[in-house]
Amino acid sequence: MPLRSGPLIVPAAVMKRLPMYYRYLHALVEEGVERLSSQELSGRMGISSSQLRQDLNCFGEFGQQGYGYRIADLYQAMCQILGVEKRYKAVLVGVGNLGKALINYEGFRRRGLVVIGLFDSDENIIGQEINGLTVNNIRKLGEFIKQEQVEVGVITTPAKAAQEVADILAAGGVKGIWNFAPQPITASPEIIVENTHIGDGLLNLFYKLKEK
Amino acid sequence: MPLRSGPLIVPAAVMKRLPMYYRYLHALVEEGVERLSSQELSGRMGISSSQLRQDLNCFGEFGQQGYGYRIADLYQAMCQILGVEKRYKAVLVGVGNLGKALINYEGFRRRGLVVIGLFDSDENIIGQEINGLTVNNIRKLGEFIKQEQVEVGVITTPAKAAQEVADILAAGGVKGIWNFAPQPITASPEIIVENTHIGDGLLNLFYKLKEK
DNA sequence: AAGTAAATGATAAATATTTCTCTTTTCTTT
DNA sequence: AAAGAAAAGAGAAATATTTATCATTTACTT
Repeated sequence: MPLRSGPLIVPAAVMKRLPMYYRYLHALVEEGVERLSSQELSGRMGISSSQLRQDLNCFGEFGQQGYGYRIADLYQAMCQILGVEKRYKAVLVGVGNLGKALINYEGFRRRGLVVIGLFDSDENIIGQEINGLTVNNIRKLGEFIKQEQVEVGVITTPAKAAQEVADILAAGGVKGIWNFAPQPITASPEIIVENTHIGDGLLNLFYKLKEK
Repeated sequence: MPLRSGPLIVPAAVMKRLPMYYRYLHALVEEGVERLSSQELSGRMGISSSQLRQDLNCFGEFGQQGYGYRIADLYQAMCQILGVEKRYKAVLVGVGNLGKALINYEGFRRRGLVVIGLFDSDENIIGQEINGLTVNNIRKLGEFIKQEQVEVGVITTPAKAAQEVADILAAGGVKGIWNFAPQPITASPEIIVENTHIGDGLLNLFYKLKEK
């Protein structure tokens, strides 16, 4: 069950489906499902079996002809593909409700994000303890990142603070930023910025409701 | 500046970009920007000008040759396209941190979602007042939906409760469900289900970090 | 142990999406 | 008022993605 070696050509469309594969495979492993055919597996995900097989073929040969896919093995492979086995040290900035929700989200740690620092600018929030971590004053953020060699910054501040926080994170040397503020963030190109826009899902829902 | 009439053919790829257009246009209106060319506008969004023009052409002619797009008008049109002008009565089930974060999210109401009821099963949370609404016992959910003719249900419960809540929502007659639980939700096909998987963004970030 | 059915992986065909080029319109300047 | 520049819109070409078909391998049954 080898991961294909050499430089992989992974279409953007395939890349976008990888998190879904991860989710479903994780759930199936938890359920204790041992094997599934591409047809059964793809059926649960709402895609075609051709597409699933084609997608997996970008990375290697994970199935057995006449038998199907061993779920545990495929899950393992998917973890490797996504780089989930690595651990990333992270800080979270903006300990409001969304920040707290993310800190408590178990899938967070499972995916390899280890939050080692929480920061906020609100005096009422600084000093609070959440999940064993004390919320620090945002003024200490820059120093903390350098000292602890933090790799990822999560921004859950209000929109207007987001860019300022991003600048501190970038100056501190993080490799990636996961931004939840609606504001688009700019950073030098060697820093990977991933924007998550929670409100977008609602618009998709409305559009489909209107179509009906 | 007419919206094209008759049955529109809107490619899925275009549909997925509409929320982004909405976000950027809203921000530009707030900034007070009056007009932009397709090149300037698309540049900010990180897409090509051809694509922007092609996308808009699915819905009508919104620009002026030799001049560009009037931002306010284009924003208006986008609101119409997305059906954001309509108001939807909604309930939110699961008043944890994520639920609270969404309730306080201003973009929520701006997009047309009017939350009129909050529900939870936790005795410690029931009775709390948030944004002028009192959290009700989840046992009252079914009746409430029917009485108030609720159209949309937002699920922010833990995974294992999600399907049960979805069933109550469906039985009550909602038209759409916005689900944040990692669990995939099943409902009869006439109900639109939109799943938002917050953790997916993190995997995208990791994948890109690994690529570097 | 041999034959049959099941299911992958690969290739090819069909579709969908994006980009490019060109024409036409509109604004702006002289 | 006329000429030139700017920029949308439309159609065509190029690219990417998805689906269908088929050959081959593997497992299971008799």
